[in-house]
Amino acid sequence: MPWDMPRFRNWIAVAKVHVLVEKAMAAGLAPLQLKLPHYDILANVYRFSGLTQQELADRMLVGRSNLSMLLPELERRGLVKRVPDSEDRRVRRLSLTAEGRMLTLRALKVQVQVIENMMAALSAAECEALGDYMRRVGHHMLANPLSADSAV
Amino acid sequence: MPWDMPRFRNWIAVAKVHVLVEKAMAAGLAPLQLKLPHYDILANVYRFSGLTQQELADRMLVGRSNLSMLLPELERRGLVKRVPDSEDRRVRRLSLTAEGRMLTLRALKVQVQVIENMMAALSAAECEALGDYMRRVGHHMLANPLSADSAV
DNA sequence: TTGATTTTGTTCAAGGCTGAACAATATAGT
DNA sequence: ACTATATTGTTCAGCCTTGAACAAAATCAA
Repeated sequence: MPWDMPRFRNWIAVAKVHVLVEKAMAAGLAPLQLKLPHYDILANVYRFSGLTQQELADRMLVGRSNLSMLLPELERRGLVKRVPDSEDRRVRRLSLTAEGRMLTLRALKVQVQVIENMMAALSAAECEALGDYMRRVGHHMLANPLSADSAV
Repeated sequence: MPWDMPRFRNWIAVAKVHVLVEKAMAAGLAPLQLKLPHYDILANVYRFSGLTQQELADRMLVGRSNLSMLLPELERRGLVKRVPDSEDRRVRRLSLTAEGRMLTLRALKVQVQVIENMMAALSAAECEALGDYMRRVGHHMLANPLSADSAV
């Protein structure tokens, strides 16, 4: 059976850690009145100020309709600004307000803490190897998507 | 900034791969008229036939209310059976129908394919190391949850 | 210049997920 | 035997995510 196969089990281990990290993040962000998707937006906009909604959706690997639902809430809370582009009237460019930046820094501390707690189980070399493997896997998957007719 | 820190970036790489795998899985399961959560249920019930809804929720790391929403749909499709326990009248035990088992085997092939495609970027030793790291990290996180007052 | 195509963001409906509240049932303690 | 507490599964409201459809705007091709 698949779950007897090493590769399968190794991936299940990865998936389980991912769930644990998301739960830890959710718990850590709750005092800041932030949900994970909101934080994801804030962190990306902090880091790439001025990006468009489509660019943000690409980075977060979500649909742009999702952002059309989430962004107005962050805007209403005074954390994000959406400004029409000077050249392309379809486009809105995103940036954080001063309050948004402050909140993002606090939330980043939460994320760093969760990640540090997690990685405490690994040596520096192991952690680095993990990152190497995952980056390589990510590139491989983007370069070699499974075709739709090859599954079943 | 956090994204300049190796550990942070290494985790981001893991998170990104997780998203890519979920998207590949979703695409691969679509022809079977299955969503990821449904497949997750089927695979777990296939493997641990007779488990309770609470046990399934624990394994899947989701709330039992979620399963109360999802299971009736799988039952309605004739894939899952929910049988009252012989001793504890609160409990329902889950098993797959013959059709449910067949569909699960087909879906497992999809998952194996996605995982094989993914792991093709790694040597066998690297893949094994990845699993070791993640299992260790998982145990560490379960043993050392962040306290609620330590984040902010 | 014009028409076709693509891109961007919004709206919509559907569905998955959470956590609280609840009822029924089991277990624990006195 | 009785009361208190815990457990199991369901319902509910709220919210995140998807994909389709749409309008406005930009780009492309002839």
